[in-house]
Amino acid sequence: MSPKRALIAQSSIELPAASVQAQRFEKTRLAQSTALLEDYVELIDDLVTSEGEARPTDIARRLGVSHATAIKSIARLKREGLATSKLYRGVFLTPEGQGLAARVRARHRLVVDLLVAVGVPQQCAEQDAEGIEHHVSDTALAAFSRFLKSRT
Amino acid sequence: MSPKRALIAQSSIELPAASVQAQRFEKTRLAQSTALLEDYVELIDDLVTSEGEARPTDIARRLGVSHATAIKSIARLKREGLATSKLYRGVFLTPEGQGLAARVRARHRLVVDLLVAVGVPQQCAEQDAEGIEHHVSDTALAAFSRFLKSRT
DNA sequence: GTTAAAATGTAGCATTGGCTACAGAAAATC
DNA sequence: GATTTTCTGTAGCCAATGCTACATTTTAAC
Repeated sequence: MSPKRALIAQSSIELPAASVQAQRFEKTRLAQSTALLEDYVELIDDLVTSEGEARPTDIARRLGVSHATAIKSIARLKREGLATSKLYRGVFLTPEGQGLAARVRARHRLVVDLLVAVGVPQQCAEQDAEGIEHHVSDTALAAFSRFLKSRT
Repeated sequence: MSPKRALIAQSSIELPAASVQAQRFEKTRLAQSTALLEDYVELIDDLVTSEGEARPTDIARRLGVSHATAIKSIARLKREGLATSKLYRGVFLTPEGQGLAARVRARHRLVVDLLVAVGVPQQCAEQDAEGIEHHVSDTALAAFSRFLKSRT
C-alpha cells in the first residue's frame, strides 16, 4: 500500500466488517429472486379462489406484464414444482405452491397491519407492503405479531 | 365466455381491480431497478468517508460480488450521472450521487429504528432493512418518523 | 530499477424478466 | 356450423446482473 493510501485510511468512521455486509447483500439478492415467484403464487391462489381458475391472461393483466412474460414465469413456477398447467387450461398450484401462497398471504397481511398500526395510510401501506413483504424475516414477522397484539 | 366459466365466476371473494394491482406491481418493479443503484451509492459514500476513496475491489468485496460485476455496475452509475471515475483510480460520487446517498442513508436509519422500536432484534433489523428500505415510500417514512417521535 | 503481487479493466457467457410479433387453439357470435 | 374474436403458446430480441478468464496497469517488495 502506498504511503498516500495508508495515510488516508486513518479515519474515525467505522464500517461493519466486509464479510458481514457481503452476507447481508447476498441474502437480499436471494430474497429478490424469490419475490417474483411469491407474487405469482399469491395471485394465482387469489384467482383460483375467487374466479375458480387462474388464466395466463388474467395473471398478466393483474401483474401489469404482457401475457408472454406471464407464461414464461409460469413455466418457471412449474419447473420449481409450485404450479401445474396443461395446454390451453388454467394454472393451478401444487400443494407446495398452496403452502407458499398461504405463508405469503399471512405475511402480507401482517406487514400491512403493522404499517397501518404505526400510522401509514391504508393505501400507502398496501402499496409499500407489495415490495417490503419479500424482505421481512420470520424473526421480524414474529416481532410484528407481538407488537400488534400488545397494542389492542 | 362459456357457460362453465360464467358460472364459476359467481364468487364471494373480492379482489382489487386489476388495474390497481397492476400499478402496484409496476411501482414495485421500478423500485427494484433502483435498489442496486442505491446500494452502490450508499456504499461508495461510506467508503469515501471512512477510507478516503472507494475502490472497485473494496466495493465488490463488501457487496459480495466479483470485481467484474462491481465495475459493470459502476459503469451504470456513471451513465446515470451518479458517480465518476478515471482509469485505475477510485470511484467518487457526483453531487447528485451524494444527495442520493444522503437520502438513502437517512431512510436506512429510519427503517432500522422503526423495526427496533416495534421489537425486532438489532441484527435482524439491520439485515431486513437492507431489503426493505428500497420499498418504503416518503409517506411511510414520514409516518415512521412521527411514530418514533411519539414514543420517546 | 526489476520483479512480483494486487488491482483494474475487458470479453464473453448464462440467466432472468421484460417486450413484440406471429402461429395455433378455443370460445363466442352469427 | 362457419366465422370472428379471444386466449394461449412460441420465437426471438433486449437490458440487467451475475460469473470466469484473460490482459493490462499500478503498487509493493527486493
